[in-house]
Order: sequence, then C-alpha cells, then structure tokens
Amino acid sequence: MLININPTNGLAVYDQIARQIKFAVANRVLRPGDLVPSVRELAKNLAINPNTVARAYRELQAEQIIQTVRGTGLEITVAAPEICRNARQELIRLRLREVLEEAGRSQLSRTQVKQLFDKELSQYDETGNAS
Amino acid sequence: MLININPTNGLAVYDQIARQIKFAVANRVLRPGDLVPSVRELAKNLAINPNTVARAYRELQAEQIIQTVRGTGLEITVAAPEICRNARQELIRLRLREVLEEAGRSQLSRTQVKQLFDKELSQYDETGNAS
Amino acid sequence: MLININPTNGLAVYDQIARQIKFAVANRVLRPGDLVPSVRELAKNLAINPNTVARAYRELQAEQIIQTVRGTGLEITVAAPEICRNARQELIRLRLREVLEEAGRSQLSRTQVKQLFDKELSQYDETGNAS
Amino acid sequence: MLININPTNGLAVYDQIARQIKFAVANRVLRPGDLVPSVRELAKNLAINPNTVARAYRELQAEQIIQTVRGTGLEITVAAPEICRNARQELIRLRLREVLEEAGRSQLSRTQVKQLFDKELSQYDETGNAS
DNA sequence: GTGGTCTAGACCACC
DNA sequence: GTGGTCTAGACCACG
Repeated sequence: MLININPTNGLAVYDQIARQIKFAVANRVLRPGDLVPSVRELAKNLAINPNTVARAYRELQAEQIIQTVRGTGLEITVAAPEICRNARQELIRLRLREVLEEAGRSQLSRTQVKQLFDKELSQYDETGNAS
Repeated sequence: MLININPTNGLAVYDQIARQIKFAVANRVLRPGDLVPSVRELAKNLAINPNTVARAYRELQAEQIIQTVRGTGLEITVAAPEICRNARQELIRLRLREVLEEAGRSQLSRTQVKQLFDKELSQYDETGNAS
Repeated sequence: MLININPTNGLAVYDQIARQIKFAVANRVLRPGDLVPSVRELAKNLAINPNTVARAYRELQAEQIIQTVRGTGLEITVAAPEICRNARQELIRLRLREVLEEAGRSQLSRTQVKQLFDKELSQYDETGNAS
Repeated sequence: MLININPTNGLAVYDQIARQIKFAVANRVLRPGDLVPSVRELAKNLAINPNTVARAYRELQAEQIIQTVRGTGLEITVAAPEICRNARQELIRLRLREVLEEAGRSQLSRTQVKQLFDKELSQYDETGNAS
C-alpha cells in the first residue's frame, strides 16, 4: 500500500490520501477486512501531521469505506468496493459532463469537441500515465 | 456586456469576472478597442468591492487581453481575440486529458471511456447549459 | 511638425508631446522664433484634451524652451537648441549609467555587459528605429 | 534574507519586494526549496500591510518563481534560478536597446554613443553602486 | 501557524 | 472622470 503526497499541487493533502485509498479499494489492492495503516504510522511515513491523516480517515468513515475495529484499527468495509467502483465511474462521468459544459460555453461545436476527444483518446494507454 | 457573479460556487469572484470577459472576447462580444466597464462602474453594478474588479482587470492585463488607455479606461487589445480563442481550446484539451488520465488511474478501458463520452456528448446541446 | 501620441504605452500624453518638441528642437526641425501649434489646434489634430496640450507647453515654458509672444502664440526661444542638445546627451548618459547600475546589481561582469552592448550596437542604424 | 524598501523612489512597494526576491534567487541567496518569509512576518518586518506582501508573492507565483506548499508557506521553485537568471540578462539587453533607440532618435552617431558607454563603463565597479 | 480572498476606504497621477 | 497603489481588518481552508 503505497501513498504519494504532493504538497504543491493545490490539492489538500488529506484529500490526496483519501482518494488514493479509494483507488486502492476500487482496484482490489485493498480488500474488505484489510486494515489501513494506523494514523501515527502513516503520518510518520509521509512526514506529515497526524491530524491530516486523521482527517482523511474521518472522511472515509463518513463514506462508509472504512470502519473502526475496537482495539485493532480501521478496516475496509464489505461495502467499500462497490461504493468505490461506482464512485469512480460517476466521477469520470461528472468530469466529462463538466468539460462538455465548458466546451459549450466556449461555443465549440460538437464536431470540434469530438475531434479533440478522439485525438486525446488515441494517446490513452489505460495506465493512468500521460503518454 | 453582461456579467453574472455567483458568490457561492467556489470560484473566486475576480476569476469569474476575468473568465467572462475572456469568453466575451473569444465570442466577439467584446472586440479590440472596446472599453471594458470602468472599475467603479462594474463594482457598483455587481455590488462588489472595486478592488475585486481591479484584481480581475490586473490579471487580464498580465495576459495582454486588455491595456490601459491613460485617463480613459481599459480597452481590449488587438491580440486579445487570438489569445482568448487559443486559450479556450487549449483549456478544453487539457481538461479532456486530465479526465482521461483519471480514467486510466481508475483502470477503465478505452471502450468504457468512449461509451461514457458518447453518452454525454449526445446530451450536448452546444449552449453551455446542461440539458 | 509631426507629433504622434500613443496613449497606451504608459507614458503620460503631455510628456510625449513635450519630448517630441524637444527632439524637434534638438534636430533643428524647430528653430528659434518658430511658433509651436496653438493649444487648440494641436489638441484638435491629436484628438486629445486641450488641457493636456497646455500642460505640455507649461512644462516647456518652465524649461525656457518656448516663450509666449503676446497676441501671437508660443515661439521657440533662442536658448532652446542648446538646452535641448545638452539635455539629450545628458539623458543618454544617465540612461547608460542606470543600465550599468542595474547590471551591477545583477552581478554581471564588465565583460558580459560589454558583450551585450557591442551586440546591440552592431544592430544600431543611427535612425532611431530598431533594426 | 534582507529586503529593503524605499517608499519614495516611485517604484511600487510590491514591485520592490518581487524584484529583490528575484535578485536573491538569481544570485543564489535563495535556492529551490527555500521558504520565503511568511506574508505576515515580512509585512511586520517591513512595517507594511500584509496585502502588499501578498501581492508581491502573487506576482512571483504567476512567474513560477515561488509555489505554495499547503499549510507551510511559499517555496522557491526548481525552475526559479533559470527563470531569474535569464530574465535579468534579457532585462539588461532590453534596456541597452532602448537607450540605443533613444540615442538614434537624438541622432547621436555610433561613435558618440560608444564614447559615452566606455566612459560610464570605466566607472563601473560591478557592485551595483554608482561610483 | 500558513496563504487566499474580499471589503472598505484612502491617496496619487492623469485626462 | 479614469486606473494604480496601499492600508486596515475580516473570514476561509489547511496543517
């Protein structure tokens, strides 16, 4: 379970942690019953404030992705995979819709948008890295 | 020249002003030589502080979209239309790329992404309003 | 006697007028006894406010470059050519000194500055137009 | 990291701050990763308003010379040294060209300009102080 | 503690 | 009237 933090990209650190855990769940790197790292341990590894880790976990708890196990720590819930997989597709859909609205405000035609999309998609290598 | 401000959408007010002026330039609502509303007038119309308008205009000046005409006001530069039209297409392209990278990190296949896109595009009415 | 005004270059309009008259005197385009255009005429030709022309002339009077001739207008003084020619050389010397001080603050060596100067001088065509 | 402000030299205070930081970067007094003084601290030291410092920093951010580190402060970017060093040489070159154009408009010969330059250069002590 | 944003009001030079 | 700058003080999210 590797988490990478970039404190200079404008995204809140707690949000970066939460997102990466959700991705790990969606991609079955983390499975129901697995324990996430303890607040103190993760904070130490990332050299950040424990409060920041705690906040990330608080948000994940609110979304029912992790739950406390008394005396043990925080574990991935049974519902987590479905929540995360649905969420990721909805996220992409929402982003696409936003871009299309932006394009509409810019008065780009449907054809122009499609051309831009196809050009970018042809460079899409399904790895998450820009090619 | 209509500008609408939504103080609760998370976007900074000065940014909303700057964006709408860029759109107006890209869409030929504002043309080179046209004067933008004076700082005080626009501030009064939008019921916001003149400093906020001034900041928006300062950013537009830094991007060479408007320039001061001594004692007269701020006018659209001759280079503005090209700058704004190039910028808007680059913005859309960048956003599409980001979404595709996000999709890659979520391990969606190229086919899945294309289906999502086509579904959203079919609802795209080229007006900038979600349908 | 041609005067060109650029209201968008940051220089005050009255200053542009005064400078161009001084150049005209230094270069013998205007000679002692010549009349400068009347405030109203020049303001009309340049499509600017007569106050702005009046201010330019006021400054030139303070520098003894023009003087009022009752009932006639404003004429170039006998002392004007010497004043303007001395001023132009001093101006250049002052500017060079400023650039050198700026270079010193940037810790450029004397050799580096000389190279930059020689390169620019080689493009210098003595016409006042960038080549 | 010493910054000196002269509120009476015509230069905007925010600009003086930005310039001095750029010089410090170009001269390796500030290096990538170093934090600039916090907005509030610098404002207190210089006895000026925090907004003025913030504006200076905002301009430096726009030029990619500093970047925010969430909750920590503003640090010098890795690209900053190159940006600042290129900028300072280009600035000197631009200034020299302006002076030469001015000289051309004054109909000074190439030889006269060179004499003026050599005379000033002989007094140039590479410290940034007029001798 | 940090930066980011906004408001309110002042003074300046210029037209 | 115009923009440009600065001060004073507030509120926010983040760590």
